[in-house]
Amino acid sequence: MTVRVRIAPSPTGNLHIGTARTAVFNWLFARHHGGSFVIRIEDTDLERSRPEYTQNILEGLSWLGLHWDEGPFYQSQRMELYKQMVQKLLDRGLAYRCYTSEEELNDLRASQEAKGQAPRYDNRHRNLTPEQEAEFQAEDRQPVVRFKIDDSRDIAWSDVVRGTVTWKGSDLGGDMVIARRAPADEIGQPLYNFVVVVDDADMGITHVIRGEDHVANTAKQILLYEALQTQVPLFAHTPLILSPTGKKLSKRDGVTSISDFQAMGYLPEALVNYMSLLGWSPPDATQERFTLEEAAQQFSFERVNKAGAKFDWDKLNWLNSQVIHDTSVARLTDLLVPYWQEAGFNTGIERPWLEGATALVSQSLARLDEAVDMCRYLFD
RNA sequence: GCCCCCAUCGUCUAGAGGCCUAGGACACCUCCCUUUCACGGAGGCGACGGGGAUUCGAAUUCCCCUGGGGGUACCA
Repeated sequence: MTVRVRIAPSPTGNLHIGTARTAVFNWLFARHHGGSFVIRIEDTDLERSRPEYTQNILEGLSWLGLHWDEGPFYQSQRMELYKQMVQKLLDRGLAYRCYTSEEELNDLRASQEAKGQAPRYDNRHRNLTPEQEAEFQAEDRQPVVRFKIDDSRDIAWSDVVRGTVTWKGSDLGGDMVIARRAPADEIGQPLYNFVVVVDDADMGITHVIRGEDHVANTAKQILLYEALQTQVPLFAHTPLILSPTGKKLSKRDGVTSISDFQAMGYLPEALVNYMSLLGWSPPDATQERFTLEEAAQQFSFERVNKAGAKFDWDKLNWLNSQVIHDTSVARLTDLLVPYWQEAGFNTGIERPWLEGATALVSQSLARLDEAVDMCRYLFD
């Protein structure tokens, strides 16, 4: 089997370090097995997706050296395929239109919570008669499309990092919405959990490598693969990168996007090295500095942890300083000039002088941006 | 609340029954090098969450507790 993996970022923000780490693992795994790494932009949520974010994500991945073999594919351009597949499930009776209003859903949820029950859709419209449907339509109600989930089903898969994971169908929250509200004779915008399955199947993805925050989705998606009668891929759920306080890292934790790290003077080699070390270690665990290529040679999920890893600035800074100290004066000067320029220094001087300035501070630098203060007196 | 997962130094981790008086790295401390800062070098501090069970022997296996994380959308 030829390995085919993908990174599927959603352009609702800049390239996040968590997404980048997932990309690193996917890239490492693909390279190790001589497989393909494809990129797919998950922009089905038209309101939240922005082209500038797609740009930022693509640039960030390239800057890190995580080059892809295929794509980027855009889900927004594949809507027809998704709608056809929704129709197919509708035709086969595996999905149906649900006319329950948002108010009714909220009431349901509220009463369940009041009773201390887990919030879930009660499948009330699963078996509507044509007459009932006509009645709802006459009331001008617009339906969503729901995929039937068998409460009595037990779902299990052999996760490449976590081993056997099991899930009860009854813990999935009832029949799931796969297409948004739309007129009854149309099919609304297909949703994430559905399109991701259609795409991974259609693109022949063999290993779905993603963050642990997706495990519950996996159970739902396996049901969808079965309904779509396609091969279920292997799943590898990686541990999450946690904030220093131990929570899932989010934008609220300050610097989390790759472009921010870049602006702060971190080098891609250091960032990528650090991200690999969060949850994975090479066979010789005393080896902590390596390139992407070196890591790819040794990468395997057998050495990926199950527990989340807290982000540690000290270690990143150390790795970054090591990379900087090992960088040639010529390249380092190229990297430093933009910082000096931005600070308003006159960099139009002879190259040897600039390299001299670089050589003077290179061994003291942990981040590129520190060269501004360090060299200020030189340029005066 | 309910469901799932996880659990070794402050942090990232090695460890897959005896090789562990638990190894490495970052951080921290001390010393050396150095006209300063840094780099580099030599040391030091520092962990198997608790309780049972299995075993001649458990950080490593099993159970319970505790703790932590994730999920619970017509977001992805």
